[in-house]
Amino acid sequence: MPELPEVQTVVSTLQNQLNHPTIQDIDIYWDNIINQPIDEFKKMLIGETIKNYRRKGKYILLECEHVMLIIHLRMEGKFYILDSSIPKDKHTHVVFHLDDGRELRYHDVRKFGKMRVEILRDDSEYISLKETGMDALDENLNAVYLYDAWHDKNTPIKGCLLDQHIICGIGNIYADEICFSCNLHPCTPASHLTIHDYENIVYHTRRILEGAIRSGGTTIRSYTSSLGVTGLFQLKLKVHQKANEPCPICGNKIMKIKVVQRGTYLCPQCQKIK
DNA sequence: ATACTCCCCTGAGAGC
DNA sequence: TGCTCTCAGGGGAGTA
Repeated sequence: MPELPEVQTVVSTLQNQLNHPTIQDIDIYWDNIINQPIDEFKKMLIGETIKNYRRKGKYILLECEHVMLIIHLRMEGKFYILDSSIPKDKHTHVVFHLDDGRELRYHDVRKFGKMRVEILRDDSEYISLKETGMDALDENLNAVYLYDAWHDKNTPIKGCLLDQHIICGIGNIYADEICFSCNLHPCTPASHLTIHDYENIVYHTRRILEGAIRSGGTTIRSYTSSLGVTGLFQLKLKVHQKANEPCPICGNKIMKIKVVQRGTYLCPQCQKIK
């Protein structure tokens, strides 16, 4: 499941492999992937040249001359760049025909991904990004910002980390890793945290996400990044998906529970509820 | 405002 | 072998 580091890996890969292609035509095989009328999507995008590649949170932003193509991979979305002679498989739902003869293919087994094209404008004005807070790697992210947003909330801290409205880019895997590194039980109400805890969250969020980007992201379950590239950060995960294995700090068994409806891994010894 | 539940989807894995 | 059932999950929508 792509989170911020995996999305960054995809963006970097697309940038390196595609350069600045013009989109000549688009085939859509599953309409629900497109988050607007199909005709509008095609009309706005065909003929545009991709100028710049970046992301905000888990959203991919492909900046063209007049429009921005905004994509969310959700659970299993991925891109492939292939020659048009290679047969399309059954999970390919959108094909962008490029002027260099290659195709950018959007592949998504679960069909949860979404994409939308919007007129180029300030990031804060895109409908697709309306609900997103500060990027988790934004240099302006600090403990005071999180404290202001969360200190009066009784929501479990893991729920806060997953909520994209205040800080965006963190998903289920990294939320577990961040809680572990901060010695916080994922169920701890945000209101019980000290400013020191919030400083820890900022520090470890940055450390873990940047480390994951350096490893090319995490490959877990069915998620692999585009072009068959496989991330290696799963080798560095401390608790996520490690139920019944020993905690790397204290040796006690890691347990799996459910927090805000999400499978959650923690060390009950190292992460006590406050 | 906050907290649920459901929905979108498919494949993997368990149980029989 | 093959069937049915359950589960996984990001985020939006709808409801209490």
